[in-house]
Order: sequence, then C-alpha cells, then structure tokens
Amino acid sequence: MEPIDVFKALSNETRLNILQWLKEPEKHFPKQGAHLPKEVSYKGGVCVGDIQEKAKASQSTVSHYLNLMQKAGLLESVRYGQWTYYRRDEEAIRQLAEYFRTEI
Amino acid sequence: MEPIDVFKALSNETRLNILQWLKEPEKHFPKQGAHLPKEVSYKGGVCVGDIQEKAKASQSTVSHYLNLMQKAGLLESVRYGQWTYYRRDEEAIRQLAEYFRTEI
DNA sequence: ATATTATATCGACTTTCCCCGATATGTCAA
DNA sequence: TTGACATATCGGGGAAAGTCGATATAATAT
Repeated sequence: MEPIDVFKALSNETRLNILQWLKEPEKHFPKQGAHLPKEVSYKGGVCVGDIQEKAKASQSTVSHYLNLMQKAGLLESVRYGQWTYYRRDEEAIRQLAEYFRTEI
Repeated sequence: MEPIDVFKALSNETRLNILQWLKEPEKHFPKQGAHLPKEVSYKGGVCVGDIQEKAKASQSTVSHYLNLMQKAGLLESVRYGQWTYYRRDEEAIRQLAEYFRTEI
C-alpha cells in the first residue's frame, strides 16, 4: 500500500465522500443489501449502483473510482452474482491513520 | 485547511520527502541556519536553497512546492533578509493526523 | 550605483487526472 | 438462447498538475 496512491485517492471530493459514507452504510444507503440473500451477506458492503446513485456521477466514473480506491488499499470488494459490493478495509485504514500520525 | 488540498500536497514524492526531512532538519540539512544570526534564529526552519539542493529539482519547482505546502497548511515560513525559512506546522499536522484517525 | 545572491513569479510544454458515453463482459430470468 | 440488468473497460476531450528555464523582485555587499 503506497502512501502516495492513498493520498491521490483521497484528493477528490467524490471519493472522499464515498469513503465517509461507507463508515455508516446503513445510514447513507438505506436500501443496502436489498439484493443480497442472507446466507451470502457481506457486512457493510454496498453495491456500485447504490453508490453511484448517491454520488451523482456516471456509472463508469464511479466504477473507476471504486477500483482506484481498492487498489490504493482503502476498500475491499466481493462479487455476488451480478453485483459487486464494496466496503472499507478498516484495518488498512487504521494502519494508515497510524502511519500519518507517526511518519507524516 | 482543506483536507483535499492537504492530500493533494501529499500526493507527490518530492513534497512528501521534504515534509519528512523537515521532521529532523539538523539531520537532513547539516548546514542548516548557517546564514542565520542567532538573534533571529527560526527553530527548525530550513532555507529554500538547502531544500532545493537535497530535493534535486529546479529552484522554481521547489519554491512552488513549498508555497503550495504552506497554503495547504503543512508548513510555515519566515523571511530573514534574502532567505526564506520553512518549517513544519507541527500543530496543524497533529490536527490532521487526528482528522485522519477520526474522520477518514 | 552596481553586482551578487536568494527567492518568487511567469510562460510554456508535457504528463496526469477528471469524467463522460459507448461498448464489452458477466450473470440471471424467461 | 435471448433479453435484461449490473459492472467493468475503452477511448477521448478538457482541465489541472508537474516541471522547467527565463525573468522579476528583494536584500546584501562592495
């Protein structure tokens, strides 16, 4: 996980919003998991379409953003059927905060 | 201090290096303060030329970077005679680390 | 006054990022 | 197998960032 890639990922308001919305998915995405059968539930994950709707950007842009944030190490994803669910990688983010506190 | 401007400022390897060098100026800039008479000493501040030399970028680029980091709130500067000394704004950086830990 | 030195700013060019629509891929339902 | 839907990827046009050399500004020394 390269710090510079993380900072680049955070250098955009929409992406920053997405990351913050995903801190409380049930609050910001009320219909979260509507498609997900319980037996495959992915705690805290939200599908691309729901994020796109809230972010008010094009589908391709949001897909691209999520992929970028995942490559930076901020998000993780799982695909169930035709949906891809993204959620925060809390452990990675915690480590980043620690990196920021001690190395920056 | 806008988080996005801070993240942009940190999205560049040279700038990140400069910020980290300035954590220990006496270590990374041995001739630090050579020009500074004691009575106007600016603790931890390093002049543009010394930073440029170490950063291996053009004078204009380094000047631009330092100004950008200052506007983002990471650095503060004082001018003594023909020299401008830059140092970290530790309090601002501490607050940023806290922002990262609680809001990101 | 003039020359020298340190820093800032300007103008230009290149590279990267932003963001979209169009299209491809994968999955499910009929 | 066909159609509908969710997501990913491609290609591109415009905006911003990276970076430099040239020049301007400011301070100092002679």
